[in-house]
Amino acid sequence: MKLDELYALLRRRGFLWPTAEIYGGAQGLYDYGPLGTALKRRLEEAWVSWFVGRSPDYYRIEPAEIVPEAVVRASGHLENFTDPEITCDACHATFRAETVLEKVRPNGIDGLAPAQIEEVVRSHQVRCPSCGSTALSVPAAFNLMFDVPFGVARTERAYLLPETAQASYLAFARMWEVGRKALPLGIAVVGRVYRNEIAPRQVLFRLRSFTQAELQIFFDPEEPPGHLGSLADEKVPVLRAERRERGEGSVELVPARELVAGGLPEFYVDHLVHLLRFLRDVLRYPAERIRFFEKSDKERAFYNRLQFDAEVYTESLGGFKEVGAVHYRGEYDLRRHAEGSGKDLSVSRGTDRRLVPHVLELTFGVDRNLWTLADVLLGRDGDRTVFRLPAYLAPVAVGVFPLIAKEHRAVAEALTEQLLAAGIPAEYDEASSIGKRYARMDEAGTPFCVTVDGGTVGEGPEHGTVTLRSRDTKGQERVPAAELVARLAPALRPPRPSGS
RNA sequence: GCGGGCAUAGUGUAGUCUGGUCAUCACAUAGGCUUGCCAAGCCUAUAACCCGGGUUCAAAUCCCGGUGCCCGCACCA
Repeated sequence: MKLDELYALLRRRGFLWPTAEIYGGAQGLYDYGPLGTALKRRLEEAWVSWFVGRSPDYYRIEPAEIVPEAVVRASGHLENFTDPEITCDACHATFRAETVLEKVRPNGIDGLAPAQIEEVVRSHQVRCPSCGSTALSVPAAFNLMFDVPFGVARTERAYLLPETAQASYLAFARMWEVGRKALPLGIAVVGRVYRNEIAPRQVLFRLRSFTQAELQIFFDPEEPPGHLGSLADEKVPVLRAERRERGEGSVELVPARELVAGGLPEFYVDHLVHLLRFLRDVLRYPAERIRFFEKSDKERAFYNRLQFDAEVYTESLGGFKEVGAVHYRGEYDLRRHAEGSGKDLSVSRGTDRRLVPHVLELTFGVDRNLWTLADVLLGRDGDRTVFRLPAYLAPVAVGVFPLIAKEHRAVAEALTEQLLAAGIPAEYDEASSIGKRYARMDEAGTPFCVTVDGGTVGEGPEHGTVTLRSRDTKGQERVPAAELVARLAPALRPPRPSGS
């Protein structure tokens, strides 16, 4: 579907709508309605189950959404707010761009975009003032944080959290104790973050307040987490940076073992495959719509040693869009916060080693994936509109209908109560024709519909049975009502990782 | 942030150029009759000119400002 059509459908059905809609809306802010809220919760649960559930040493925390200025100063978010920086990829030193470029641009660099500053650096063969290397890069200028006057007198400066990852870095020291000093240590956050985006657009794809699900895995590079094992033959759809630079833009399906043989660390490939399986097998994006886009040295943030963005092809947004990523961030973040806080964030390993743990970051945009799921799984099938969500993601698991309202209402309502009591999200509907009720449920993504009819309430052989209708096949079968819970429950649990 | 386009019931729309009936039609939603397993039919009802100012006897229509959405550029730390 086109963007406008998909958005109208999601609005009409109460998945989401603009914040402060009656006042004309607010750029980059959307509210989730009943169906959207439920879908988002299930998406988050599925992510937690798949990623945090992978190891007993992975923990989920819930941080505050406001951080003191010192935090964003140490993380590098604040400095970039005002002055573009130049960083040296060789010695990791950081300088103000204006200072480094003083000689070649005596008039300053005001108004230049980071990419243009980088062009100046390259064309003048500028060298690192510290080590003399020409491997300089210019991180994009950051000006997107919401600042918050803090304290009763409003004299302290604080910021709305711009990325959940920072909260995990802040929690590392405490979690090192809580997790009883084990590496790898995983710290996951599913939470709201805030960025004052210059041009919010495309509904859920660039928001000013959105939800990230991120898992930071702190590990000892000598004992990295993850072994391919049985997943070594899994074919990964990759778009390698090197091939792109040669002008070959097509996706290759490369077995995981070959990516390792080609030089990528095994633990990194392991997590790429794990993410691939989540997108393909848990969220059910068609395999051909998924690709991993490798960012080159120049494209990725300087602190990332490796970066593959997970992208999914969307029709409404006209191409592959980033929905998640795997970043190997090295020790950059803990080192910065150790410097900023004055706390030693290195840990001891064995009897005579200390190290600052490295970080593997798995990121997942919850809102973006909600949109992408709708884009990919919500569509027309003949004259009906069907949202083919996996059952465990569906906002409503079962629609319960009386075939004839006044005759079957009581039994159908009682059945709805039984399902709800068993923890199955059920919704009763007696309005309009049976076909229209099925259609409404198809649109909402409800995988199952149960209809109470004359057979159910009669004394014949069908007594106590109902029809169970499948959203995807439209097929029906008669099932004893008493068996519904046992029948449906397994399909409603999100998959957990296995076999890796 | 710059440039372009757009804004009419819940949804999609007609009307705007050329100001002048009660703002068109379909679907939707609610109630009733009928039917009784895939958006059926009939009757009734609900419901809109994005916001603010201006011009005019009269503004959905013309002008100004704002807000929002889409597209391109830039940005995406």
